[in-house]
Amino acid sequence: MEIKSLVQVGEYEWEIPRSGQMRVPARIFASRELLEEMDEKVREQLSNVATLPGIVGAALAMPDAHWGYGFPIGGVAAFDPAEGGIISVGGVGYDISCGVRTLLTGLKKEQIEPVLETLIEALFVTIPAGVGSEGKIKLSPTQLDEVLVGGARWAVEKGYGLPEDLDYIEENGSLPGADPACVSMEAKKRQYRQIGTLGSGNHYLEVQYVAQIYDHQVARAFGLAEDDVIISIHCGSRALGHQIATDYLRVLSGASRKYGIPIREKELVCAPIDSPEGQRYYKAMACGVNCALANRQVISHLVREVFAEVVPEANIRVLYDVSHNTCKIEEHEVAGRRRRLYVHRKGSTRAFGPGRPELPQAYRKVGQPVIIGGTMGTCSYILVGTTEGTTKAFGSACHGAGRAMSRHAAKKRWRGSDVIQHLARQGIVVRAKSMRGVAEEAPLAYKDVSKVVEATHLAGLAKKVAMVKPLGVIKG
DNA sequence: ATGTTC
Repeated sequence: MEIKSLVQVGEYEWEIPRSGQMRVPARIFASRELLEEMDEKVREQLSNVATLPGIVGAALAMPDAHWGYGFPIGGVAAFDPAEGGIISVGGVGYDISCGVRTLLTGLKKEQIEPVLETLIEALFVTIPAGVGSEGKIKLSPTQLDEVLVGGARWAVEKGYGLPEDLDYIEENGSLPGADPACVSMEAKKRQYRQIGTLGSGNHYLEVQYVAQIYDHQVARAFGLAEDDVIISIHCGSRALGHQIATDYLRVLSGASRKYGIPIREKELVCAPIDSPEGQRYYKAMACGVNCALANRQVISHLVREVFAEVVPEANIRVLYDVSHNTCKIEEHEVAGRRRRLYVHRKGSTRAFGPGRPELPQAYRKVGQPVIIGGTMGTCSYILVGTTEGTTKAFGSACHGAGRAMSRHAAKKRWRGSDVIQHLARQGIVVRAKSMRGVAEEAPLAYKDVSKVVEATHLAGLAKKVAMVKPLGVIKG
C-alpha cells in the first residue's frame, strides 16, 4: 500500500482521512513493513465501509488485513441502529463464526511424544474432515433447529461435553437472537450430517505445546505453563454458514436498493439494522454462529473420546473459544457515551480487556484469551485483550497470518506430499484428506504470523501471553 | 471458506 497518502497517528496506527462520501475516517493498525506489503484494495474497501450509514468512530483494519468480499478480511466496523446503522453480509463473511477453540490437556510434551503418531491417527479417523465431510450425528429438522438456537449449549445438553465448558465460550456457547425460521431449507439440508466436522481449506485440528511464555501472570490465569500440551480446533459453520451468506447476499442486495444505500461493491450490500431485511439477516447469522459453536463443541467431545482411549491421564478443559467472523451486539463507550452497537468483525478476533461483563470470572481481571492460529506447521499465539484495544478498536485484534499467495499460485508452486515431508523433518505429524489442500495451505503461502502478532501487540490491541508450536495436525 | 464455478 502507498504509505504517503496515509496519516500516521501512532507508531502502529495509520489513518485514511475522511474524503468524498466517507462519514468517518478509516484506521489501519500495522507496522510500516506490514502496511507496505498490504493490498491496495484494503484502502479502497475500508474507504467504502466508511461511507455506510450509521458507522461509528472509524472503519478499522487489523495488521493481517487483506482483500475480501466487500469488507477486507481483518476488518472491523461498528454501527449504531439509533443512527440508521446497517448490517452487512460482507462484514461477517461466508464462514460465519469461523473461529478457534483451544483445549488444555493437563499433559506435558514428554508424555505425548511416545504416542504422538497413534494419537494423530486416532484423531484423524474420529473427526470427519475434508470437503463435504459428514459425521455420525444425523439430525432431524427439529433437532437442527435446536442446534441453531442452542449452539454449544445444545451439544452439552445432548452429552457432548461438560456444563463448565460453556463458561469458556464467547456468548457462553449460544448467541441470543437466532431464529431458524430465517434460515432457508437449502442451508438446513446441507447441515443435517455436518455437525462435528472439521471442513477443509485452512481449517485444522492441531496438537500443540507451549513453547514460550511472555506474560507469566496472565499465563497462570489462563492455566498455561511451558511444555503444556494443548489442542486447537479451527473451523466454522460449514456449508450452512456459507449458504446463509449466499442467500442473504441476494436479500440485502435488494434491500440496499430499497433503502437507497449506494452499492460500491457487489458484496458490500447491506440493510438498516432496524429494517425487516436487516433483522432477518441478524437472526439467520446468529443461527450460523450457533452452528459453529455446536460444531466446535462436538469436535471437543470427540477429542475427549480419543484422549480417553490413547492418553487416559489427560484432563481436557476449554481454555476459550473465539470467533473471528461475526456481527455482535455490544456496548461500547464512544466519546464518553455508552452505546449499543452492532460490531462486525471479519477476520478479526474479539479481544475484550479486563472488566467486561461478558468474560468468565476466571478471566475478568486479566482480559479474554485471544487465540491466533498460524497455519499448518507454523507457530500460533495466545494473547490477552487490553483496555487500550477495547477503546481503540471496539475490543478487536488480528485473527491469524492471512494469505500471502493465492490458492491457485500455491498449488502450482508446491506438491502436497513434499509439504508433508518437509514438516515431518521438523517432527510434525500431518494427516490430511487432500494433498491438493495441503499444497494450497503450504506454510509459505501465508504471511508470517509472528510479524502480525508483533504488530498487534505493539499497537496495544492485545498483548502476547504465549507462543505455541505444533506437534501434529489433522486437515481436510 | 464452500456438495472447491448453480
